[in-house]
Amino acid sequence: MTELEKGPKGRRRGRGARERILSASRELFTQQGVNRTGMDQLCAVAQVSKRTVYDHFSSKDELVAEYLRRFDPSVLGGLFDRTDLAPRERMLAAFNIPPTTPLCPYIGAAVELHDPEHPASRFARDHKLAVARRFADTAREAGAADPDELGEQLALLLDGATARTRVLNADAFPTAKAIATVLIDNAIATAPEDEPVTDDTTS
Amino acid sequence: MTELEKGPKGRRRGRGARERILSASRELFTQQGVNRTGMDQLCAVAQVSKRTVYDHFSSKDELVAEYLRRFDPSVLGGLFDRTDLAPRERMLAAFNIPPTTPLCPYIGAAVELHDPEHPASRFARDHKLAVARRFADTAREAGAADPDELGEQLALLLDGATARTRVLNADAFPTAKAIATVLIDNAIATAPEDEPVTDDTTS
DNA sequence: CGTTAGGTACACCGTTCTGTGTGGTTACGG
DNA sequence: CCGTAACCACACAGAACGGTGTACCTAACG
Repeated sequence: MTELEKGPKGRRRGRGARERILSASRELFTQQGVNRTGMDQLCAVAQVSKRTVYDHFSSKDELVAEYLRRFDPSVLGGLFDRTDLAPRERMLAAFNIPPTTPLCPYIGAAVELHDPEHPASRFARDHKLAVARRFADTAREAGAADPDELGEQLALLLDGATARTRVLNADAFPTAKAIATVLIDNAIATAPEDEPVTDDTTS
Repeated sequence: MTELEKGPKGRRRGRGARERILSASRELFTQQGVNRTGMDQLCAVAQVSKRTVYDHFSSKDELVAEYLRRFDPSVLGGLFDRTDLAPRERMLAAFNIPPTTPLCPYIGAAVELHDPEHPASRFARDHKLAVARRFADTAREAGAADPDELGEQLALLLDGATARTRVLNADAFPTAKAIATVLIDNAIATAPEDEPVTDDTTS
C-alpha cells in the first residue's frame, strides 16, 4: 500500500521502520495466520531488526492489535461511501469479493487468539458490528423494512461466505450474493412507504 | 460421552486409554483450539502417560485428524434422519443450536492448521460438503426448486452463524434461521409441481 | 501360574518461539 | 559539527513445544 514497503537498495533501510513492520504484518498475518508467523520471519520480510520491532511494539500481541486496527478503513470502508451506486447495488457490491482475500483477518484472529478479552478480539468485534451497521444504514437508505435486521443478515452472509470459502477452498461469495439479493428485494418490496422505489415494482 | 471418561479413583487408570485420549481431545481442542492445547496438558486431562498417547497415535496431527473424524456422526448426523419432522422443519431444526457449541471444530481446525492438504482439513471439507448434501436431499424431499442450490445456501448460513457467533460472542443462529425460513419457503412456494404442499400457499 | 499386551513414570532431545541485552552505526535537527 | 533519536547486528535467555527412550508395573487371559 505505502511507498515505503521495500527498502531502496539493500544498504540502510532507513527511518520508515514502523510502517515496514506493519506492512509486513499485513502481508504475513493475512496469508499465514498470526500463530504461524514468527517474529524472526516478520523481521526478515520487513527488513527490520528484531530490536526495532520491540522498540515500537511492546509485544507481539500489541502488534497484532495494531495490525487489525489498521485494517478497518481499507477493506469495506470505501464501498459504502460510493455515491455512484444505488443503495441496493452498494449492498450487493459488498459480495463481489474475488478469491484474492484469503480470510477475513478478524475471523482468523479471533479463532487463533481464542481469547475474547484480547484487544485484537475486541477490534474484531467492533469491526463486525461496524459492518453490520453500515449495511443497516444503507438498508435504511434503500427504504427497507427493519433495516437493522437486514444489516445483521447481510453481515452474517458475508461471514458465512468468508468462512466457507476458506474451509472448502472454493468461492462461496456468489451463493451469498444470491441470498442477499433475495433478502434485499424482499425487504424493499414489502416497505414501499417512504421512498419511491425507482425500478421494477411490478408483479 | 463414554462412561470411561474419568478414571475411577486416582490409582490405576486402566485399559481405556485410547478413549480417554479422544475424550480429552474433544474437550480441549474444541474449547481451546488445537494449537493452544499442548500434548502435556492433554495427557494430564486424559490421565494418560505421554508415552501411551504416542503408542496410539503416531503424531499430534494424526490425533487431530482422528478427533475430527469422530465428530461426524454426533453433530448433525441424527437430525436429518428424524422422521417425526416434515422436511421443512427438519431443515429449520438445524439452526436450533444453543450457545453451547463454541465453534464448529472443522472451521477452527481449518483456520488453525492452515494447510489444505492436512488430513484434518480434508475431513473438514468432506464434512461441510456432506452437510450441504444432506440439506440438498432434504430440500429435494420438500419439493424445492433447485434443491442443490438451497442446500448450499443453508450450509452457508450455518457456517456464517457459527463464525459470527464466535467473533461477536453473541448468538447469531436466530438470524440465520430467519433467513433460512425465507429461502426455504421461497423455494418451496415457487415449485409446487411434484409434491402437494400441505400448508398456506395463499397470498 | 506365567506370559504379554497395555499402561506408567520421568528424564530428556532438538526445535521453535517470544522477548532482551549490548554495543555499535547512521541520519537528521539545531 | 555535535547531540540525539532511530536503527542495526547478533547472541542469548527462558519457556513451550512435539516427540522419544528406558525401565518398570499390572491387569487380564490362557
